[in-house]
Amino acid sequence: MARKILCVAEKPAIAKSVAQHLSGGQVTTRSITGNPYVKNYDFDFNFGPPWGNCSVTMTSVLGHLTELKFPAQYNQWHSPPPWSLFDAPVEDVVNQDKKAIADNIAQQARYSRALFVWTDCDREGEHIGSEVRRAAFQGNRSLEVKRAQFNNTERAHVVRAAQNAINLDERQVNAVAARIELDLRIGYAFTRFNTLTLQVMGGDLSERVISYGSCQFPTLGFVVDRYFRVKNFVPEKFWSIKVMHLRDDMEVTFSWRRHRLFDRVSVVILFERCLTARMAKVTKLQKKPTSKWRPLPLTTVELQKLGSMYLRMDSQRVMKIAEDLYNKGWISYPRTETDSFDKGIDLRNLIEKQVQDNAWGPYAQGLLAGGFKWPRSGRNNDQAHPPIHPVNYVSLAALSGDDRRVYEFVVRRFLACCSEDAKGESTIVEIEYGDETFFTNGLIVLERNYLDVYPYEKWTSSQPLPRFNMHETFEPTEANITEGETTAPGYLTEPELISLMDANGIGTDATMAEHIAKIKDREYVMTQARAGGTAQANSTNSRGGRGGRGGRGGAQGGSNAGNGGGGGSVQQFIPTTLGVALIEGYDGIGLETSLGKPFLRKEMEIKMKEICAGTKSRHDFVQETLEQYREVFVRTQQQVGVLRAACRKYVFGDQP
DNA sequence: GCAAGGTC
Repeated sequence: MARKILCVAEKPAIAKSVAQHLSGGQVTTRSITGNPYVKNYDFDFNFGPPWGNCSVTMTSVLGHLTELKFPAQYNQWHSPPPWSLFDAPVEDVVNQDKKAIADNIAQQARYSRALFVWTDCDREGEHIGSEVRRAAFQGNRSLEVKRAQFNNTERAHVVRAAQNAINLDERQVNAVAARIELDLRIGYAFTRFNTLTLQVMGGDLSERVISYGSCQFPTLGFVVDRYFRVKNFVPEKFWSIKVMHLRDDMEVTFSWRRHRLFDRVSVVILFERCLTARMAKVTKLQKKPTSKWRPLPLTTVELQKLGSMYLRMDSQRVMKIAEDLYNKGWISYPRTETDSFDKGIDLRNLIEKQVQDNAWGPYAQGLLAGGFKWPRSGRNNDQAHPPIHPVNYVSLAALSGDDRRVYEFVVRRFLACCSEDAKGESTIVEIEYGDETFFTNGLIVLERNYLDVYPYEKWTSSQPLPRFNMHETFEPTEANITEGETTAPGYLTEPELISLMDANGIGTDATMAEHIAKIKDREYVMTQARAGGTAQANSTNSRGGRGGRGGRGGAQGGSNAGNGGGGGSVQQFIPTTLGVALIEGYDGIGLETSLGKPFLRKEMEIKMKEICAGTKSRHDFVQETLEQYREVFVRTQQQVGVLRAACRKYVFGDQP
């Protein structure tokens, strides 16, 4: 059969749904020997010119097929020495547990005239495609290789992808190949170096592996950074002016435009001018419609952050449950960076499936009856997967415990995305009193809309405001000086840590939770329940640059305030003495490119993009990056005393 | 005994 085409997807679920769409249901399923998850699907499909009507075998891999390794003579940790790993030979081998999958591809390739790669359309997917190609060539050197471009498994989209195949993007393949090589060389070299150098100090360090990884170290760095901000925090006093007025039995508090000052004398002078003026004057009176925006379609990073804030689950737990729900067919693929829905997707059909639910069914019905609004589009798109959404209805009664809460969250979030924003009316009253300006805000919520199905967010009307008139003057009932003190930020929470990793390009949607687990496992950090237990991002009163000193500067990204949330308390990350020693030690070596900071990894990410854009070669990238890390390695060897001193200080508690 | 990236 000369007109056979072999199709290979990145995972069994994609192979199955693509086969179903292309075959129109006329498909034969075969198991393969040696792997319980991978199946072969046989059917006929017309690919259009130049392929025409072909018989097809569709199968899959399970992620990467191959692994980069050092040859056996590098298996010992002492010799050849760790630095030799920077330019030791490396070899690409099929993982032992993937052997059966590679053999299946080679065998199916033997009778095919073309290979169509159906891996995910992201960088890693492109590389996996090249691994599949290699396996297929083992069975048939003369295969023509094409690549299907798709980012969801809607029928029409999949058919179009099959009929418009392109070529593998060798640039993306090269970018990933470079990353793999660098992570291996640098990770192994520094891990062996750390471990061998520090374990001779004995005690608590004698038995452990002290790993380094381009993601795990910056992750640790964020935790240590915050730890020092908390530890070195110096509270500062501040003063403010508060004006109150009683009218129509309603008490209004006006806040000072200057918010607060750190100099008491200045505040007293300004306050006295207010009192001297006696009368306040209304200078601005504004009523305007306002709205609270419905949430964006759900990405993995958001799921992990909100899972921690609303559901009080750590990121690994949320991901494990989401994968489970995905494998059972209830929700879409849970690893995605995309926060906008493709125009082709039938959202109404997905909403329709939720109508039968007791709790949110009536709301879903309301959307179908006219409340539906196409979701907002965020700025992220991995071109490979749609946002996380429910694909089928399952009754909560059929799910247990945490599965139930995650499924419910995914559904409610999805329905909220497809809703109208909440609408309200805001009022601003501004007064001039002395030389100072004060203001107060009022809010009336008019339409709750998405909030009705999304109880995780709160938005409520404020106390009603009495009536004021523009330009009127009045004598405030009361005015006084208030005093306060800046408070230290809290230790880093998991949603904050994930935000920082995301902002600095540390890890991917599929691996962030693993890096966090890794630094716990290595005992670089521990988690502890935060006292008080609200999910609100820490209520830092500290002003940038005035409060916390001793932060290591630079890399802190935004923090996200959360609302509401169930019981339990939020976990916070505290570095162990070893974790602090490692970051302090590497920072102490004094390179701009300290391993504890995210910059090197961030730079790697930028250069990978340059390879994809064609402005940089794989070879140059690998050599440049190795050179940077080699410099860090040499300096660390020269100043190994700094690293050891940090361990003596923190791990063994010695006085310097 | 080591990395990070896929996926089950």
